[in-house]
Amino acid sequence: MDRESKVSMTVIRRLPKYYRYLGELLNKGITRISSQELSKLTGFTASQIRQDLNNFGGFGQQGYGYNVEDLHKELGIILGLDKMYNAVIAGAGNLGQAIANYKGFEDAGVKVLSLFDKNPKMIGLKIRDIEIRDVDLLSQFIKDNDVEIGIITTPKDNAQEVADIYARSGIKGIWNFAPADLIVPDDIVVENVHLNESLFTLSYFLKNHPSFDTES
Amino acid sequence: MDRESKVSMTVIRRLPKYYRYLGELLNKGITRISSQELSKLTGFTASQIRQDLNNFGGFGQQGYGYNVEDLHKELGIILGLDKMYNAVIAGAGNLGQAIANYKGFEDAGVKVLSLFDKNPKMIGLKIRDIEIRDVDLLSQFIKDNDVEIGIITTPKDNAQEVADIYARSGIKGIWNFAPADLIVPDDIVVENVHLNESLFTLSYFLKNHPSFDTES
DNA sequence: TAGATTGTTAATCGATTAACAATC
DNA sequence: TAGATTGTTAATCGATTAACAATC
Repeated sequence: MDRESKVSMTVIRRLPKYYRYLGELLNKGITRISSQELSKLTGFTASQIRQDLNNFGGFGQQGYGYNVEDLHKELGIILGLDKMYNAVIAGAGNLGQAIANYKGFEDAGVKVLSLFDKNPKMIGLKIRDIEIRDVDLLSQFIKDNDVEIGIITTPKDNAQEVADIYARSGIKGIWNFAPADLIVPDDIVVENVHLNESLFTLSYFLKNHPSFDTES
Repeated sequence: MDRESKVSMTVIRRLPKYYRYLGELLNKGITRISSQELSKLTGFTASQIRQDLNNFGGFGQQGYGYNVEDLHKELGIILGLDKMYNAVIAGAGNLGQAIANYKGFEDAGVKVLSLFDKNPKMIGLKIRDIEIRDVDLLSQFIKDNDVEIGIITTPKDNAQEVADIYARSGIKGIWNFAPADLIVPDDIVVENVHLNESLFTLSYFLKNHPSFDTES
């Protein structure tokens, strides 16, 4: 049997934005919304929104629109926010510590169990209540604690090395903040946050100052 | 006269990757490269690479390929990395501090002059040699110091407020890390780093584990 | 010169927008 | 019922890939 009809990457990257705005509407106590109203909020066209959502099912109702609470919940399930994931962070420098403190993990059902570093001065320290351990213990820790997400906040030159450890230890997904393109087996998902590329893009638009926004 | 023939966003977002690999080749002492070899490195097709580069000029030579050093330099100029920009950071929490320490600023010619926060406990502290000042001084500081880039690492609820201050004070570009879509005048460039959207996307692919990579 | 590889045009593919019948 | 708005098909647009003449 075929893998569920593949949804394109461009569609998937719009889902979190729908989810965010639906959450805000929910907080405001708004119960229903049309694709046209959602279009005004998100900046995507109403047609696009209806197309996007219909990749996953008919969540709306003719003449009515979408129920905010239901759609929010459905999108949460689609995005996998109903599942719990254990995570570790390799690289306990500034960025690693900031990520360890990142509040967004709660919304995503991700729990950071430990940081890892190779600097002896850092080992044993705690970020909030998350301990920094020796990177030599990383592989065993992953196996012992059902860790599925590996975060990389090391310098660029150590990123591939860490990715290899992650791959060998059974990690399923990597959230990579190092400015490198990791080589990993096909069954491991890599999500990159390339700050350098983002900053360079900003620089480009500053130099070539346009009259339009870069959007996300 | 018309603004220089508009290059699409998708092309522009590939430029930093070209730039990065060319920098690496340069470090290795490699002097020439063909679109085909660059294709192997970047994962983009050779055809796409030639198309992309030709938006900005004919940098190559038939039968030879591209001169690594020249192309690297040209892309640096296109990306505006030859210019210097002053920047400030609003929000001196973990993320703000991590960003203040971010090494990538050097490559982009960006200098962070100060952090700003409204927490009295933080004001006066220094991150490396960068002082944290009261956010009440933000607007005047921008005007006094030719600040062109405003970085936002505040909580979501303060982001728009900071963006408004930036807009009023003459900021040209905003690097936004808050999970919000900012409303700013047309002549201000906004580059978003939405960590929540990135994490949700990773979550999606973990749940719907595919056999392909998310790439950047 | 012969071989290689660009720059560029044409063909294909995919994503967005428009339109409207179905239906709540 | 009449009005609104979806779900979905068709039309358009833009981006990617293929092809090849130009030329180093």
